[in-house]
Amino acid sequence: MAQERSLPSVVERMWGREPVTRRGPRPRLDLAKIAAAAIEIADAEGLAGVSMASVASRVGVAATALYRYVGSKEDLLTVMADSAAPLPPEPAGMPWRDYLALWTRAHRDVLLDHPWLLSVGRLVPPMGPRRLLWLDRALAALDGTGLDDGEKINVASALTGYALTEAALVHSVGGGDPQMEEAGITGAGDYGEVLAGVLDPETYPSLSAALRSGALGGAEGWVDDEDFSFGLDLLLDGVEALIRRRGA
Amino acid sequence: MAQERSLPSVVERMWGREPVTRRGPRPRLDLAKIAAAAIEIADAEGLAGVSMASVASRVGVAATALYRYVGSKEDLLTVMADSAAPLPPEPAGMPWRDYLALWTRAHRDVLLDHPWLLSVGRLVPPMGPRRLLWLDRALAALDGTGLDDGEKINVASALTGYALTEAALVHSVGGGDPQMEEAGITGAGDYGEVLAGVLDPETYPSLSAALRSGALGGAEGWVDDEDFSFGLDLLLDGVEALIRRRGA
DNA sequence: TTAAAACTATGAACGTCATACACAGTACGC
DNA sequence: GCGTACTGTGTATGACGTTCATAGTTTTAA
Repeated sequence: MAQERSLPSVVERMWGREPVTRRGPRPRLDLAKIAAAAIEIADAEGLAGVSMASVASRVGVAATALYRYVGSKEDLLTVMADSAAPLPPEPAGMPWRDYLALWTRAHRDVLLDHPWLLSVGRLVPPMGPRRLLWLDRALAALDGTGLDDGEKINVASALTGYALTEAALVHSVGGGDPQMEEAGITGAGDYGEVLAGVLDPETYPSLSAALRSGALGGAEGWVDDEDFSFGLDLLLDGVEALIRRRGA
Repeated sequence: MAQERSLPSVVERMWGREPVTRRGPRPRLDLAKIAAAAIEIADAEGLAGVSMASVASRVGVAATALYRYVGSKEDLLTVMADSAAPLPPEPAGMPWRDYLALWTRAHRDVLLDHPWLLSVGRLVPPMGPRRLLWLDRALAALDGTGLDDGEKINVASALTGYALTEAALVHSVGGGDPQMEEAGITGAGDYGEVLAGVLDPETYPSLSAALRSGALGGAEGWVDDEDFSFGLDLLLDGVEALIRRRGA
């Protein structure tokens, strides 16, 4: 009864719960090798290039051999989503605000390094060792602030969401998105320009005004670093206000 | 040269730029009908149930007929992602903070009503008429606050990200996620319990502590409404501080 | 030492799917 | 009415995920 609930079986493997019996031929692979190969392909060709066959051939086995390690392609994506994350930045005694800023930026950068992560659903909730390590570090940074654990988790959650949206924005509008490139949109400026051509100012009054004012129009568009910091500070200001309220 | 950049061609159609020639048989379909059918299927069976064949049969044509309206299945998903959004809530003269809270909540609810949206990449940047209407309303709510257009957009962006993460969390951990259900995880409590069983407290000190304290453990887990409001207020507090700084 | 048992990788086969293409039918413009 | 342009159909194809029986390999037990 306590054992009724468990981790999804692939996830168990990610935590080192590999099968115990040591009989028969030694496995030539392990999850890590498979994930690494899949990630390399995804980085190079996008998620579309990741097929059971392509991954298998990269690690030098037949396609069907992978099913000894993952139950399905969905499983493979789950594993990829966790192992694509590098180690989180080191706290090194920073104040919580500095660290969380660094953390969120690094989080976004991971997503930009592996844009296909944006199309893989399995990002929240984190279940694998890597992403949970990230979560742990964010919580640790908030130790001693007077926030309770639930609040800390909520803060981390909000920051994660922010990193995700910003990354998606930068990626699609900043180049690399196939559908956007088909249309010749290679920057926030293009995006705003194109949009301005379609929008009816009557039904979209505020948005049209924003476009006219060039808020998405120049080199400093929706997507540059200043804007990222801006939104991030927004969030951190909120956190800071909360901490003050808690009277740390 | 001004025309070199355009909207992705399906998106053009979403904006009513249907072809002009009126010769040959009258089309029996239009994008809206196709999208509606696809969305019904996705709501009922998930994204996996959406195939060109299944959508086509639901609208009563052969599979290949759809290619008169969308260039590819990717295109179909793009259309779905926009037309699944209902009209945004009406401002009705609310203060900006009340409206944005309502807006963000409604945003999250859309994602919970159509969980498959979480797996469709094409959410940001918004390109279709529906999602841009949502954006417009958020910007409108911030009129008169002294924020400039770029700042307004950043605020909307952060709120969108928050809605997205929260929805993903509620959905996967709160039921409906196939991989989670396979493992018997049907609530935040289960999630925390299962996690606690795998985590090594040495490498995940803060997270383990949070789990022990039951921050994800009870009926009031990661995912309930109180937590949503909490994170939302965090963000809105940040916005409010900014507005004060701007001296509205 | 040998035989059974447990496990691994393989190759062929199947069903599903997205998509391309040639064709047949239909409405409008002259 | 005739050509033209467009719509929907049927067939075909190639890629892909996945299943299964099989052959090969290592360990355990006799």
